[in-house]
Amino acid sequence: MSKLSVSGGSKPRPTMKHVAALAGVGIKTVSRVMNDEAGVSQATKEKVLLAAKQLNYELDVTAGSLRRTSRRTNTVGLLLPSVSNPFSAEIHRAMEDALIKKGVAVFAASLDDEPEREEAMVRAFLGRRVDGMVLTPIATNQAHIIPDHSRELPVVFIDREPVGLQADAVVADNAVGAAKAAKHLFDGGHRKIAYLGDRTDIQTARERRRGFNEALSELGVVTSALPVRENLHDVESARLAAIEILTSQDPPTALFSSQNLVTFGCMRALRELGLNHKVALVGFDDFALSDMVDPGVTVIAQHPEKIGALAAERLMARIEGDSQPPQTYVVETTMIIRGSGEIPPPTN
Amino acid sequence: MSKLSVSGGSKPRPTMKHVAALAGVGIKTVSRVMNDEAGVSQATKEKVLLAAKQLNYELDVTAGSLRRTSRRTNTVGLLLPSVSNPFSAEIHRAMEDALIKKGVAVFAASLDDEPEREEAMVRAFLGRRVDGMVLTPIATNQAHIIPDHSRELPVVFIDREPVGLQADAVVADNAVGAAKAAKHLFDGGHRKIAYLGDRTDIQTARERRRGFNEALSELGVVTSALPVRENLHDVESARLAAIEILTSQDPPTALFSSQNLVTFGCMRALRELGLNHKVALVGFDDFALSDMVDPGVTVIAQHPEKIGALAAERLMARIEGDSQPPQTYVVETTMIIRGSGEIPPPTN
DNA sequence: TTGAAAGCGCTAACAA
DNA sequence: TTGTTAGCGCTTTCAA
Repeated sequence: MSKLSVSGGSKPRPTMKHVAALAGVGIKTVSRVMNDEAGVSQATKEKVLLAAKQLNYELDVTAGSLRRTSRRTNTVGLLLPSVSNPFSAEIHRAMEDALIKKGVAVFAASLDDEPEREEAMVRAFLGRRVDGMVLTPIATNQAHIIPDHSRELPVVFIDREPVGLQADAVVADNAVGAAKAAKHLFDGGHRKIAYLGDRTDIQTARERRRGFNEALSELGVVTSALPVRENLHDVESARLAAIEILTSQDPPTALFSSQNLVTFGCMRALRELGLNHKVALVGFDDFALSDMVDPGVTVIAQHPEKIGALAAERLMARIEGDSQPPQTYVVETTMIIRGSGEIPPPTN
Repeated sequence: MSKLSVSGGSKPRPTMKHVAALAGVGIKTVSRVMNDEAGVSQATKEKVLLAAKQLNYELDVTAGSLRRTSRRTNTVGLLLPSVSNPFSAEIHRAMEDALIKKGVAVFAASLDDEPEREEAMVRAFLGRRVDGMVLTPIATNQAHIIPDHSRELPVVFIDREPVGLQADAVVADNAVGAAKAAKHLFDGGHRKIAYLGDRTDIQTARERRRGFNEALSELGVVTSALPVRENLHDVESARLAAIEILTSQDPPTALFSSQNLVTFGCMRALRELGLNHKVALVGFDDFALSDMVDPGVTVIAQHPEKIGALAAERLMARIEGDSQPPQTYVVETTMIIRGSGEIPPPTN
């Protein structure tokens, strides 16, 4: 069995009472020692520590938080589009690295862009008494997902800014990054650049589109004449959209894709049509092996490790009492040149 | 502030007492309703539900588990090499999907192959009273990481089998998969096949090596004469090892890499040396864009989504009292042919 | 420096 | 069907 001990033979899990009895001290003394409180003599402390070790005692964090004034459980919740999305996974990892030092554990959950799931998971976290939450908002308005009585609960939003709620947020410079991409393609001689974007109800996607449009407008391009396909949310829909655009009359000489999966779809479409060395491509979001495909894909890289670390830092500050006005922190993007974005337009 | 309400204005978080008072019933009745226990009249139930909704009441799972006989917290722990590794992330995702239906939350943590961290995280989970754990073992012996008194705690191991502990495990057919790869290369005409492997203290890595060797021996290849490089744990070390092997006198005509990152290193080495269309490559583990590189990479695919789902199922069965003897469940691997594994040896 | 008693939010046991 | 009391493991308060 996975339960190792044979029936009946197992000792109950030790409590402070057991440790206190073995050490010959009061229970409160054990509590002081286990929580590193001052006011315990060295000798007593050692006795208690020894007893605890002998019994293999483990402090019950949740029971303690019940009576503790601060109610802290040293646990935080993390809500992501999907834990298996590489971008999200990097953020998760960065938060973990930042929080483990403080003895804080991270609960992560996937939302799959389902607003009901968002609310349900927030409730699940609240019911487990997390000290705070980091979340990627999905619902168009976040005011209702945090119950009134939990408004004291520190929350930091990532990737997208919250709506209907004042709170810290850590986001990438989406508009700026998209503008960089647009300008890069323009500077390379492209005038007809297609935009392939994610769902328009996602703020991030809208920002990227705005940055793209504004940059080209400023450069004198009539953006209303450019091919635009939005609401692409996976590889396949992006691939089909790209094929349609590329096989239309008067096709674009370059593509800009606003997101990882959309970039993958564009790459597949270009490859299928034999255009991967003829039509330029710049994607938002870096990805593994982006330099190993043919040609290497020029991207606007976000820095999930920075976003995660900053979110963790802000969340801990809030949990520890920081009460400055909420702020949005912007993490810069970087353009990485690899070849696909430097393909010139045809010269005829 | 992220704490929305202005100083002092916020109501305390409601408890069962508040709900009971508002509904005009006893606290135990509220408990019954919130836990869907039988024995409450429809009318009373509705009153309570209404009051709970008005107060935005959320059951405190952790406080409840304190007194509950089963002590369940509806929370499980998941220990992975790294939450940001795509293989791990898929497992995490699959477990989440399987458990969310049962109202069970998943805590995930990264271990980074540090045995001390493994033990620390197990303790962190125990201290938060998880109902069970799924873990990828790192330490060479797991007997000590689960304290005696917690032997009742259901544990399911994934990816690697435990040592010094009897427990359920869910693993890939590592030896069989590696054997498939070896035979595939042999059938393609290769006789000198290099093996590039992960750390030999990882059981999985040893199994793959064993399968590889046994398959070739059976086919009459003198495996002791083959180039072998082990203890490769990241892209860079694998790349250097591959370069060394490929530039040696009498280099191999094919490579087998035992893991994702090692495969990436091999791909880079082959590309750098201009050998990507000349030397065959089969990798263990599938990865994104494996078909978009040149040539597409033939792999032995594991199925993390199956491993995660099965681990979740076994863990829940144990938590719910299943006490059959512990068992190791093997999830089959699949060979996916994409080109790199089908390059023939030079014909001179 | 130490410990006894009360109580955190909840469920078990039992009584009404 | 409903409510009362005790107590889960811990921290707080306060007295010794």
